[in-house]
Amino acid sequence: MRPRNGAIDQKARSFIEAARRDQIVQAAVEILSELGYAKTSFARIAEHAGISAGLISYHFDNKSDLFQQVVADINALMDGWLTEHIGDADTYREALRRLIEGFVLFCDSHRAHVLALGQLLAGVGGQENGELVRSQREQSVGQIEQMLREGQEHGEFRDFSPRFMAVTLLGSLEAIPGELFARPGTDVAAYAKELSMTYDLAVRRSRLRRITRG
Amino acid sequence: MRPRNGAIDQKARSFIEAARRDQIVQAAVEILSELGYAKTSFARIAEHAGISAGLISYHFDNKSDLFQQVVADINALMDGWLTEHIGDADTYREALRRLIEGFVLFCDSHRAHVLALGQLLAGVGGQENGELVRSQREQSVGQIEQMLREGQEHGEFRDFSPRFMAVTLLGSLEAIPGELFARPGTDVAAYAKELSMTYDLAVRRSRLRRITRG
DNA sequence: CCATTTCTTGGTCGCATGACCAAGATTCTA
DNA sequence: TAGAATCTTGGTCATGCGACCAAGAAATGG
Repeated sequence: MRPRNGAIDQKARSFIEAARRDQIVQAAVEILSELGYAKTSFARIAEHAGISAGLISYHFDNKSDLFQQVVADINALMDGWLTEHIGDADTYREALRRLIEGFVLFCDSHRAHVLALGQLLAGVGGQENGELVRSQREQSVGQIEQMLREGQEHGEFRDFSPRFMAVTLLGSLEAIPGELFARPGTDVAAYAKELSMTYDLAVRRSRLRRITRG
Repeated sequence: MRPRNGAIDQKARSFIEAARRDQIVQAAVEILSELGYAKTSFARIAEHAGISAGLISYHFDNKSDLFQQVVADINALMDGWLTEHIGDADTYREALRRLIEGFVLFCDSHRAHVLALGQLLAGVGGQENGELVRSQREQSVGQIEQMLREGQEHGEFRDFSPRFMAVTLLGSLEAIPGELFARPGTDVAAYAKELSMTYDLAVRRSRLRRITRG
């Protein structure tokens, strides 16, 4: 008998099932980050986890189902990390600073996860299940966009398209895993400071030339 | 007999050979941009080009050889476009502005090419031939880094790590193809203006608080 | 105009993959 | 502990892949 793996997990999973799923997802993360999307297969994931390949098919409907779970797990992990890091910032400038620095630190301490996520986001281009993955990305853009818009409404940020700035910032953030992989010795704290400083300069309302007519 | 496809093309290619190679590369670009890296195969490229699949194997040593040619062609195209666009800028600020706006316009008028390039850069993670592809990226980072460093030496830019800023800017640039794909109706000219303005604010030497001690 | 080189096709080969299945091992429950 | 539900294995299957090859078509040039 097959367990109910569908999108709607109406029933609680057994202890063993939950543990196995976590183990498989974790192995998938490591294989994805080490070998890339193209070379990631059930056989390799199973070998790395020390289990049979068929077991993955038992716990997940198909490859797409597994990858969606991987994305969901990593996103949840990152969301928790960032929420905790942003905390109760007094200003939007401060919240943005903490968001950026928190993300850099997350990349540093979860290198395999962010590399795997990047592989999945890039590797599913055009596929039908890519829709769900892409919607996760849209959600990230939307959250940043919302923060920027509120910051503008509170007069902390200058006038720019929040959507544009969110996409631009997210691009800078997504470049970080690759850079840390290419140059493992990078001074992460300094990188975080530089990045938050850079975007602070880019979005803050200038104190000079408050030129408004009328 | 097989043509000499190796990395060193010591001999000139025949007219037919050059035309075929261009046709195959162009078809590969379109398939990559439409279906993504994972679903791109010789069979699909050949079908899209209206030729036999074996013909690709005749003109290219293997898949890796073909993809390297695709990357080289797109890079050459982009290099030419950007060089022309930057032209003879008087200042580094102006050169950076033209680089950014030129890139946005390039993405707009070569959507398939930039999407294909993104698929190749992301899709070869961990592979051995990925080395050559990644070195192309390192070259892009290096060129931007060099421009930023010179701008600093001329006193036009504030103090930051050129390497860091190059990676950050390149990330923002690489986010553009995906955004144009996700929102085809984007006002490209406005996007270009916003992006160049944003990075101008981020890198220029502040006229306020010229705080230097001594 | 014929001989040689270049170009192209269609087919075959071995390989890796994801999905599936039957049967056995393990765990749970009453 | 006995029966039932769950978990796991190892195997088979069809599919799609890149590479390769033999043979013929087309272009080339002396």
